[in-house]
Amino acid sequence: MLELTYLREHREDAEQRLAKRNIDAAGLLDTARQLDDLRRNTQTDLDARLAELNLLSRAIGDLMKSGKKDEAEAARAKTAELKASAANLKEQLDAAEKALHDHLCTIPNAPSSKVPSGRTPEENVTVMQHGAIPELGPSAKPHWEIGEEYGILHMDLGVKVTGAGFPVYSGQGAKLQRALIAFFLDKASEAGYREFIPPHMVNAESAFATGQLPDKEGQMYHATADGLYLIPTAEVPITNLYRDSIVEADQLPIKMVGYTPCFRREAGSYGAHVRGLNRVHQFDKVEIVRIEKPENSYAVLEEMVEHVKGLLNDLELPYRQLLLCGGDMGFSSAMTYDMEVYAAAQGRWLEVSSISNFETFQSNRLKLRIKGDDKKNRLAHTLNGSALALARIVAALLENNQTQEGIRIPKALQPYTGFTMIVK
RNA sequence: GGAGAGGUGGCAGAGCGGUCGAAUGCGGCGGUCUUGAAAACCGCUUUACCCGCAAGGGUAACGGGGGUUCGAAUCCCUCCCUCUCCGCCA
Repeated sequence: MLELTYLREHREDAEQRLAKRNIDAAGLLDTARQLDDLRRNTQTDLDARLAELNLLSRAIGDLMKSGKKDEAEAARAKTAELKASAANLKEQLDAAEKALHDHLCTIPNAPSSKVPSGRTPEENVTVMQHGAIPELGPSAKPHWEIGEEYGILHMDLGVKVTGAGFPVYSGQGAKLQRALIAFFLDKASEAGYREFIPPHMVNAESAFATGQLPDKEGQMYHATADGLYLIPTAEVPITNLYRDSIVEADQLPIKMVGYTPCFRREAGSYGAHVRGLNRVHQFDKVEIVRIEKPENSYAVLEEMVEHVKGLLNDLELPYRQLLLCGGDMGFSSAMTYDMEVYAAAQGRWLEVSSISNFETFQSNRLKLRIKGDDKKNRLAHTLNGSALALARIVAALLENNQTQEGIRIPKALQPYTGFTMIVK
């Protein structure tokens, strides 16, 4: 949620930035301004009324004590009207606050000045590309065929046990999965991230604070009996560890990492382009999360990208870095880089990481502030990124590394898998 | 799931209808003292919002929500959470 003070004091900037999302920025901001004015005026009135009431109450107390019963009664009679009017104003204030809040919830984050405008994924900017595209030859198979052939990935068993999009890994496939998770976690630890194992379900407050609610309600699995949501990413529980908190400036930066399975309904996406592991309802992901001072956050975003590049280099996968255009960015993000790996058999780029700076969009909902040396509180910047998302990494590894002898495991991963080759 | 106890400031812990945003202790910050440090002493030490250029003023918050009352941290209802005992259980 964008900050009201920002919208009021930097209206022009907000409008320009929001315009990159191809929305009616001016209209949204005008409405916000009007609703906020109403809220302020109502609160001013209400506060004045309550101040009067408080004064009267105190006077009544004093009169009672000094035994002036009649005067106390007279004063008491005067409160009725004030109370009614205050109650009325309170109702109006609540309504105004709700209207303002609901409206602010509909406004996406304002893209950073560095974000290119554009409507579609085609307008994303390729920042860099690295690694040779493998030449596989005509016998190359897509990962879902490889998985079946080697007996390590079973989409059909997932269908039986749960439903489409819930993969089952077995044997060396399962071990590869576990190796990747351990590898990613170790790399994050080396880079100074504190490891967390968070809950895999969250309450509505948490889902709201990181921006999944109300915007992406239908994307999450919802356990209605308990009002809980299966997490679509570890970002949600991990970032929410710092909900409603004020951190001392010298505690920063806060660097957290966590592995969790991720659950996404992906309603409405079916077809050939989502075959195999390309898009699934449950996948594993190691996520890095940062809480930072505003002046550092963009440097940190680049640092996080470098971390992810290091992982991809270690995995020997060809990859590219995209800077998302305004139209393709997530609702909560101010700037997002996507990292994609090339899956050579499919001949497609697969997104394996999304690294975003949310500026104060999340912290405003989280009520996550930094107490500075001047004792003033200000909202922190939050960032997160996949480091990395497993299913698609596995897809690319299987496809790119297929040989006559088996599936080659990258050197860096071998200490974790305990084998150098996946064989039949 | 059943029974009981309880949820107060960074922590501990008073308050149980009025001037209580809240005693006291600890912690933290500043000062006096000291060659320096400690101790001692003094002062300060929550958050959000509203009005105001500012100085300053106002409102709200004692788990959440609602109620009683001129007035609630204090009384009532309700929800949530924690603890103890019982049950169940990886």
